[in-house]
Amino acid sequence: MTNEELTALLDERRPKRADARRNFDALVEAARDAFAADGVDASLEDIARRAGVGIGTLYRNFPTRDALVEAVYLEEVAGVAAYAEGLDDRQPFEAMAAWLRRFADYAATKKVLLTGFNSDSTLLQSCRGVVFASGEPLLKRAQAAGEVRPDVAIDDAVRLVSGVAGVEFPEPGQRDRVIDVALDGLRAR
Amino acid sequence: MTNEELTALLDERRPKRADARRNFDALVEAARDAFAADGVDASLEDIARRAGVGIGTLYRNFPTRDALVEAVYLEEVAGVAAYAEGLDDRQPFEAMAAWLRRFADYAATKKVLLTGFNSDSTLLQSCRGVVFASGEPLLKRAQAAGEVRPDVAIDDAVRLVSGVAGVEFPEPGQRDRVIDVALDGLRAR
DNA sequence: TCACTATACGGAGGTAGCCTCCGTTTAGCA
DNA sequence: TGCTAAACGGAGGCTACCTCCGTATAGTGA
Repeated sequence: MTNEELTALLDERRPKRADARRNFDALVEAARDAFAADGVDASLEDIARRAGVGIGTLYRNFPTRDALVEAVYLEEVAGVAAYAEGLDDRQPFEAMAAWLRRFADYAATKKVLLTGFNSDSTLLQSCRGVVFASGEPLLKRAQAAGEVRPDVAIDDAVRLVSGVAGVEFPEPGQRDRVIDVALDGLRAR
Repeated sequence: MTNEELTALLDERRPKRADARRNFDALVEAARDAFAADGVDASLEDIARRAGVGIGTLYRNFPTRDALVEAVYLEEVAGVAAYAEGLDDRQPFEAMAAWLRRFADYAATKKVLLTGFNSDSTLLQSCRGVVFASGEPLLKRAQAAGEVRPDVAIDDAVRLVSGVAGVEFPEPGQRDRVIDVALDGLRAR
């Protein structure tokens, strides 16, 4: 599934009627802010309040918390996938490492990206597919060049990095250092 | 601070009166089970019910959720620290890796160990100190043997592994593989 | 322009968890 | 055995989750 197909999937869910559509969009925006500020456990009633709609409207559009997470997640995924383009001029290992670092930066703030990795939701599985599909060519290229060990899959690499991204560090420099150590583990010997 | 001093610290907190002491112990035990089963967000009212005491008693002994987490955490830390002993007969890198793997296994089930890494609580900071102090000799030995890169600290190594431990994997074999990749990143070139 | 109806709105209300407060109970001591 | 400091525990106020349904309105067709 491509990036475009994914955003089309979100579009499908947007209601037809103008007022409903306005509320839908306001909810997604409020949710994005709230998730970024308070994590995925942010209060849904608060999100509804910030969006200026009743709690009933939130639940009609997004029957579960996950449904709302999905909608926000979609936008973030698009950013990560897009970044994979235009890294071809770098050295194979560096291109892959740059993409993974970018993913980690993203994930460290937008924790939504991390929670999405273990959901049963078919939409989130598709998102994961898009993320993997965008990073896989970079991994394969680095493996073909003999710079990355041949026994890791893109799934391994992403989870490795996302794990470190999920840890809180006293100072940001340490996170970068530890991520570099992790990336070094991917190198071929 | 040593392991013994740490458990002494918990002992200090146990009430003097026999009935109070029984309740205290029952609460810690119930909390350990609940945290293992439901994560650190387990319901406190449920823990009180399982321990057979009123919610008021729980809050008198443990004014905050963190206070209860601390008490459970203490026991787990003792296990991890103890495991560092008796690894001296292995090769330097393998000894360190074994300890870190053990830590990861532990952390993957007892998620309490992970949440404790970023707490302001002085008790938890001491716990962290004990964990680090128990693993540090293993790291230093491996570095002295030239098997581990000299620019990582024990804090880096533990956080690296704990990050991966915190990720959920579809099948456990993948976690082990990814942890091995991470450990490989620690190797000297 | 108006009237009709499918669609959407939003909050009341039931459940559950958090935490505090305080009237009641009891362990340990003299 | 009687006294009291210490401990008990649940009622109650708060907030969040989620459902249900009476009310409002966007869009359409005459």
